[in-house]
Amino acid sequence: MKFKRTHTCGELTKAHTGKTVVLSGWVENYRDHGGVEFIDLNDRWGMTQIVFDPEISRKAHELAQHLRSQDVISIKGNVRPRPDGMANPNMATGEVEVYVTDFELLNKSKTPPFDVNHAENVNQEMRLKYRYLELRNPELRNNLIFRSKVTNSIRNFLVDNGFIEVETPVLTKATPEGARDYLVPSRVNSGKFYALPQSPQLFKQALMISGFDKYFQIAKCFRDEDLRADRQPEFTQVDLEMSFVDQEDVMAVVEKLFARLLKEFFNRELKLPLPRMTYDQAMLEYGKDAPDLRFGLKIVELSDVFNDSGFGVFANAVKDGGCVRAINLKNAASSLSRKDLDDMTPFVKVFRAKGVAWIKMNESGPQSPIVKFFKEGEVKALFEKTNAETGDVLIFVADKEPVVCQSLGALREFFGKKLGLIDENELNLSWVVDFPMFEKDQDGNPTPTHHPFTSPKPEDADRLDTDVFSVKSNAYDIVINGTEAGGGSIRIHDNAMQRKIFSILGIDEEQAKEKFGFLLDALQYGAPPHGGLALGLDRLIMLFLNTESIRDVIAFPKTQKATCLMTDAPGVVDDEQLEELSIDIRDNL
RNA sequence: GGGGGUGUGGCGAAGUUGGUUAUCGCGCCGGCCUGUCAAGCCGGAGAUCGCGGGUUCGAUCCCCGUCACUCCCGCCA
Repeated sequence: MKFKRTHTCGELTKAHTGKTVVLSGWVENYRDHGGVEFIDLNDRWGMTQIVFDPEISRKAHELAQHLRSQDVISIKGNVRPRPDGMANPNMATGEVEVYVTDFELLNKSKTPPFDVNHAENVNQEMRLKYRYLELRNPELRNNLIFRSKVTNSIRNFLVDNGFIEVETPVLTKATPEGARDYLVPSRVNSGKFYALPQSPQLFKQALMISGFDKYFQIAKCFRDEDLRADRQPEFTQVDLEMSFVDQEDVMAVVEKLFARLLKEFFNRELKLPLPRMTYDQAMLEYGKDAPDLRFGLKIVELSDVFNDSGFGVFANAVKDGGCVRAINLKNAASSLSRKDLDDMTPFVKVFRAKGVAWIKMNESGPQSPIVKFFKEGEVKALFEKTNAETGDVLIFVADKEPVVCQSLGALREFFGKKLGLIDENELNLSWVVDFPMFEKDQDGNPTPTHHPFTSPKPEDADRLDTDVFSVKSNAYDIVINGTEAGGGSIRIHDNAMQRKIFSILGIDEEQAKEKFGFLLDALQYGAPPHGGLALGLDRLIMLFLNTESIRDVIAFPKTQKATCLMTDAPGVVDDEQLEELSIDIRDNL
């Protein structure tokens, strides 16, 4: 290197006028006017326009003709204010430019496979294969810088509040509950496998029993499940746990953390305490356990109106143990066409709903394919309960309760967007509390809503023997803009209760001992009352930055099939390696 | 495991109700150009239309299969 960098590409202003500087970076774009050539020089700090003028340096100007996108160069030159009217208000450094006296080509680049600065429409295959190039894109780069700042702020907050950061193992043991594990074969224990952690849950409970009192970790977690736009196979949790606390204490700390983040990064005051809603209310009024409270369109329960309806579809749904619920799309009659309404049916088909009924409240009276079946009293009660007025559109789903919740929940969010009811700049935080301890799995057996270490509400505990599905837990989720940003619970710290929960889950003594033996043991050696919470850091950054994909906040994300196109992972391994691990591959194609 | 979308020069797109030179923009190469900022003008190169099979006189287009990317359902304690 001929020159040592003196400044970055993001910092020069008029105040630097007259200074001789050295900048290093990548050629982002060149504009060659024959007599004079402009180049946008890019580094992680920003972009600066540099000027090659033959009157300044004939040689540099001549050599610069060959510079192309993504060449790495180092330039020496003088900072000058741009001529009148030539400033670029869109650039942080737009008031100045650097007249190059000398430069060095540090590394010529091949023609890049795509335009680094405008890659947002390029196929993911390209972007992920050449991720190191795409990361030169300022927007993507700034996402990662923002993520770094948020992570740092979280860490500082927790340390300032007496939390201790402890690392827990990545090579750990497979658990029968929960997501599929990523397995790692053990060479020295042939035939045995480690699992990568789905979360540090049991380790942090162990740390509480050890007396660490307040623990946190920015932890990588791994779940071998199918991916979504907001789900990667490896992701990061801000994991924390506290001893001698109840639900209020944990929630208070997390609220304070968010107040700080919103102040620091958005200059917004978060009003505390955050609003709370029970799980039951969330499901009833919003159709999901993570309600988007940025807009209304609440779901209205109408089963009692229609339990003896003249409209057979509604009456039968209620008779079969399901329900009829509706949303009043206020003042939407004029903006929703017949096609919009008909399109709702395929929209809810994915949730196995049979269809969506609707009533358009026109000036001339209700327009609907179904209203003619209703008895007189039903219409009146319906309009009253939904507060239906001229100009509104009522939409109905009648089915089993989970189907109704999912369908109306999704329709609610769809129309919230379509009708422009959502302020995209809002960050709406709230808690959902009082989750049920158990949900029914496919066979109707209890499965934990949160996880099997969550404690029941003390006042409900006696129903564990008689009516498990009515028992509520000390679990809480923090919800931002309709997305679960994190969740936690007060854990079981009593051996007998933990064994009881295992038994309800169909885990017998022997299995419990094999899978969770150390926990059951540890609970007998002075386990303090404890609880905590984990935040999904990737999702949190997504919400803060309002990005559409989790890939936009991760440096090297995986594809939907969990492959890394840059490294080509996962890959085949040598027979020798497999031999060492005592592994034979079946159906090796 | 299931459903939807996409795949055409390096990148982004158009197109062909099946017809023989596959179009446009960017980029690339060459030339011109002293104030651009995704510069402009002129010229040029570059494509077995994802892959395999079928139907047909003829397939980029129709059919079947397959692969990749993507969105969703299931799944994600």
